[in-house]
Amino acid sequence: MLGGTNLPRVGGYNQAVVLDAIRTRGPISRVELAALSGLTNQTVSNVVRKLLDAGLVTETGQAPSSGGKRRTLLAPRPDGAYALGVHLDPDAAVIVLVNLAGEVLTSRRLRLSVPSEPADVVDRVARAALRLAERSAVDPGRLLGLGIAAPGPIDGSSGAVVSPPNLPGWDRVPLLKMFAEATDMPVALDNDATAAAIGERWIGGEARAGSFLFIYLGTGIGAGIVLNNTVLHGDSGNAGEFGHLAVEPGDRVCHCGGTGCLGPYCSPAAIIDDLLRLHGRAAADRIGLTGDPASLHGDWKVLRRAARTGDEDACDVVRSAARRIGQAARGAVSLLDVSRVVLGGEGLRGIEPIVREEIDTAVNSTSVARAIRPIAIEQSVIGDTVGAVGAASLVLHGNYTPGWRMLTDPSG
Amino acid sequence: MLGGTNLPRVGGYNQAVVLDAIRTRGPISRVELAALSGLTNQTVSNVVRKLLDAGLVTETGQAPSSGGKRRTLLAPRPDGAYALGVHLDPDAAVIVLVNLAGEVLTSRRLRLSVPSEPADVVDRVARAALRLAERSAVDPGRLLGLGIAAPGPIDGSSGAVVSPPNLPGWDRVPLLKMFAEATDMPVALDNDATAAAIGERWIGGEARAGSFLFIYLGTGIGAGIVLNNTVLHGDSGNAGEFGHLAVEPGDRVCHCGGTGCLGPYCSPAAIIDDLLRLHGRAAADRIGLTGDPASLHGDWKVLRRAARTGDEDACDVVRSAARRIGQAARGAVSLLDVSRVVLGGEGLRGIEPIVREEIDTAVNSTSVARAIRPIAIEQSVIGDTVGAVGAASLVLHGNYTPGWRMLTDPSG
DNA sequence: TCAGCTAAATCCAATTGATGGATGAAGTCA
DNA sequence: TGACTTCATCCATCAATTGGATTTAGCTGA
Repeated sequence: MLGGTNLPRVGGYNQAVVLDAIRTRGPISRVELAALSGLTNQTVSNVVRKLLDAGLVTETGQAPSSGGKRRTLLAPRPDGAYALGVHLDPDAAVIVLVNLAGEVLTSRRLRLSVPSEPADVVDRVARAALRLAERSAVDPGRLLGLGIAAPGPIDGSSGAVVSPPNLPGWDRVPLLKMFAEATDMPVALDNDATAAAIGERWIGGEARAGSFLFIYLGTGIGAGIVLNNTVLHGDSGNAGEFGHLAVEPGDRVCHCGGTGCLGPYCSPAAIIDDLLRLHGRAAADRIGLTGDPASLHGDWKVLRRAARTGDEDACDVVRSAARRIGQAARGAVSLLDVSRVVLGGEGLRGIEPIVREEIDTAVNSTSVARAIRPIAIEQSVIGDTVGAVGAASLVLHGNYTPGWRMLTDPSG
Repeated sequence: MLGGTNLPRVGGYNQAVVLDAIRTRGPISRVELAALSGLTNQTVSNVVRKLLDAGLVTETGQAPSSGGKRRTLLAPRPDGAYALGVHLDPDAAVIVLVNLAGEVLTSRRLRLSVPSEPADVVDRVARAALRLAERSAVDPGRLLGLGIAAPGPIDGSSGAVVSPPNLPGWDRVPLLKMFAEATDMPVALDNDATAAAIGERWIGGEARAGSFLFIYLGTGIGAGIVLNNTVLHGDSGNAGEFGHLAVEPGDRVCHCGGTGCLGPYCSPAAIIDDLLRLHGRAAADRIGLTGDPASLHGDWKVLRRAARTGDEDACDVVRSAARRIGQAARGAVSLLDVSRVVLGGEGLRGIEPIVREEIDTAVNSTSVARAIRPIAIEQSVIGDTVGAVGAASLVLHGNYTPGWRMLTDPSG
């Protein structure tokens, strides 16, 4: 049920609106903020004073006069707030410390052994994160919390990961609670693709305002959906399951049991398999693939590099996977009517041009929306660390975004 | 850019929240409203008084005591507000007059000749609508406006229909403006599927609270998306394009140019064609199909009736179309993470069981969400007139729903 | 150089709507 | 009949926005 509102909440909301506008529209004056938000000059003045007092924005110089008193420009203060972000992946955890401007201050990569024990992983990661914050000497009072981006399905209500296909043995692990206890900080948890989308929205400024579909290529494929500046979480907290969109069916059975799913055609393992099947052992040897499932991560890296340097066979298998991704993207775009698709994730490194091109072709040559305006296909503005930065953004976003309540441990 | 808020708006918002709660939760007491909305008893009391004064709700009896004073129950007052709704279709326009409770007071069906002249159609429909309102003797001051549900793409910013595939010659017709001038009332315009979804949300009460996907079978196929009690319009006002989701590809080229689209496999014309192709002229004769494209509407009706009465060939072609719809629905459901799919539209009459069954199979046997909870597949609570009632709901919804601005003619 | 003008930002009184605590109203139960 | 509950409202207070007046700061032209 939709909740009612009261005055303090209105105040907080308007503060969030103004801060968001200052963050995304760069240095901006009070009058412009008033015009943008529809609030009175007076109100903007009041709100800005509070933000100044809170240390979240600063006055940075003045704009040239337009006939009268010059406007004083306001900009976000990077050291106004900080957040820690963790991206959990089967073989490594990436931890970052991010400031209000979205800049990564320090980062650390923790190799994880597969399979790994949840309690052990949480313990190691939490300690590493706390150490990172300590050494960076940020004001502890301005460290807002820890965000976690986890692969696979999440139970939104309990804050647990639900048997992610890539983390064997992690069934119903209450990550939210575990990290809250280990760090004694507010903790936010989300699906990696959704976290990445929030990160783009938070860091991307005007280029990521409004609505977009974020396609995330990590160990699997997923999507984050931002509609009208708000992330879609879905009834069970799992919106954006991209791997189960229907595409041209083949013989492969998805782990969900279906045969028409996108998922089994564009995972690293599947693409490597394609190469071996279609182009033979010789091609694999030339490229340098071991073909050993245990060294999947390395093989995938090698294959991507081969594709980037133009190896025909590598390009071929990547392209046919990308074509299917394009089909799915076309459907998603026309269903959601977004005019922007953003690509990201470390699994994309090296093959962006191919994937971008295929999605562009699929989306812009046939979609109905094309008649109205072309759909932009762009790369993440954050880059390789979207997952971790996105996780940190969960916290910042949760604290400073209008109309958004953080998915956090009630006890914390 | 996200707008700021002010006190009058808060007041309006809370009034809308409370009215919405009274509408959806049937007869309900003030205390329950307070608990539901998170507002104070005091505030609810104030808000309710305003709603009573405005004539939008009434006190209807009292609940049995639970140990103290009995709660007085509040219910929406059907005669509190009215709206006209028009569903434009290639061969007919359905006009309804709806009250605040969502009851259809009067309705009228206007046969349209194909092809038809936009100006002429608007003129006839507008006059019929006005006459309907006049004869029903509703208080003109409580008639809030006219809603239009039009097939095919809409240009949200200009309020025009953009070359709907089923209305030849209707390219960029500014329906919003034309109807506003013809009726001198506030006018709202939306895609038929989206309008139908809003209608379900408005009429359906608790059964349609939260999020759902509405699959609309009219002359074509479309979907309306409701997420967290809010309709998704999309960047260009065309969210829910369901016909361009990818499914098992065949040889048919969609009017968008693609080959993997759902659309060309589940239109009435396509299904009739299937029957002729797969089961021959003999089957068509047995069922009673003319096969003449000019009598498409009639043929489609006949075919549906045959399917309902169990004709094997008819069931076969309907089922294979339904199977594809199921594939698309599965993708949409996992992407949006909704836990309810609603079916409606007059093109569904007679074949609901088959379509329902196929979607159920596709969605609930393979979706990931299934692991968490089954997805409900239900029929429209409104029935055949969803289109028109939905159109009327556009107006009611626009006036009385929290956080929603009506897509209306700025001049009106 | 100074008065006149313009635009930005702030001060002040008024208004609106929610809140918490106290009070009245209506019933139940022993 | 009296004690207790629950519902609903009254009253003073508080928080936030608004509109108009005022101050601050820079531009312009005689």
